[in-house]
Amino acid sequence: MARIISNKDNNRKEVIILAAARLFREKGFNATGMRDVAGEVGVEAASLYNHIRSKAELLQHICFRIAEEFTSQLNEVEKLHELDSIQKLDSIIRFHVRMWVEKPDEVLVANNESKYLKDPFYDSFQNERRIYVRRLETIIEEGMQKGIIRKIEPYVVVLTVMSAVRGIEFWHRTKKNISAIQLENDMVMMLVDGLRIRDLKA
Amino acid sequence: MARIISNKDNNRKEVIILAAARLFREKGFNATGMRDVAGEVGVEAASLYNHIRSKAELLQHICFRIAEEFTSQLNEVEKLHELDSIQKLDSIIRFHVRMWVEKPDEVLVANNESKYLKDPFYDSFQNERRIYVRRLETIIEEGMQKGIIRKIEPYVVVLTVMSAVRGIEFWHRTKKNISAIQLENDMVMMLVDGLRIRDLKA
DNA sequence: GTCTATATAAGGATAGAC
DNA sequence: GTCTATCCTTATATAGAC
Repeated sequence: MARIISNKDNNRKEVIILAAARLFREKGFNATGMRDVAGEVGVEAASLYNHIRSKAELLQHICFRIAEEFTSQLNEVEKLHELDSIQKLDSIIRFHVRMWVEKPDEVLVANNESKYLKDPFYDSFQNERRIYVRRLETIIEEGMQKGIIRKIEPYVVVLTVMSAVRGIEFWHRTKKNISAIQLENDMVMMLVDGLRIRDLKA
Repeated sequence: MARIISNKDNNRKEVIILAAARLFREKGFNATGMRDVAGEVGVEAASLYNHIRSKAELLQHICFRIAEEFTSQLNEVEKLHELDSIQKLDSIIRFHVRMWVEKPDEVLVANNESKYLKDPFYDSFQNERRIYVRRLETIIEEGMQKGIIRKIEPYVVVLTVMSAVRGIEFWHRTKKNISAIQLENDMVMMLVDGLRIRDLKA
């Protein structure tokens, strides 16, 4: 008989995870104390342990949930056989940009703090990342074979794309007069157009 | 009368700073203990304090030395009036790539761990970065005015370029069969060619 | 300049009352 | 489920002998 988990339980845990994400992003995993997290939630540190097992578990939740979102989206894009490689890459870059724009805390923690994941989790996370990179490389390779992407090392393309969007971290901080849409379009333009094989005319 | 500082003194301090950079990169600033640094150098933790004042001072040295290298190089590039904006940007990207390739420990610490700089130093470092970004933006703006760079938000270009090269962190870890030269050329190709105004023929 | 020993502080996690 | 009190470990930094 499956236990019915109350909404209250889940909400409480969710609130804690998001508070942790915010603080881990701001101060880093190691510099964030459970007392900090508790303060953000509005309870004492000891009370957190009724909802989560440890500080390490908070980091695990943040990292693997984000990883799952990226993987799911890639699954969807790969199914769209009507798109060519450039269009797929376009779509993937836009998804990355949106994730960085909409969930900066969690995405940044998954990028910068995942190295503090404990024993089996760190390897597992790194492995998921490696597989994700491989799948993106495959899309680039297909584009090269079909003659719509210029000769370039696929691994370098993937690294460049995945890192370039990390710049959005700074866009968030400087409340510049640049909209999320413009940010997305300019980044895609820059990253995708450098890959196209040049038309011989027009 | 100026005190003559022996080579031995300087070497010792330099060894400590580089050991710290390696560990700060690998484990992060907060997760690295002075015992770790001492172990790397081959002494006891207490002995470090004959050469440096504090752990915080180690981080300051690493961050500001790297900042200085980037600023100096930009000074040089700005003096080269025979280069157009694209050529200047090309040269700057290549410098960034080389810094990431040749001094990954220090550059990565300056990027990822500088947030742990203490009171006046954090603001000072952030300010140097802001000025650096502004100067790069100016180069992009000039290129747009002269009609060799397409219409795009200069700030987005600078963010993208400065973040894209951070991918080299992963290139270092995966001992891939990609040379530093190819990495550099492919990154420049991708990042610069997305900015050019398209030729009407060939 | 390097060592051993230690002061002092902070952080993760638990015990047990309510 | 939340609180107060506290255990235990770890970490930066200092004191003082050699």
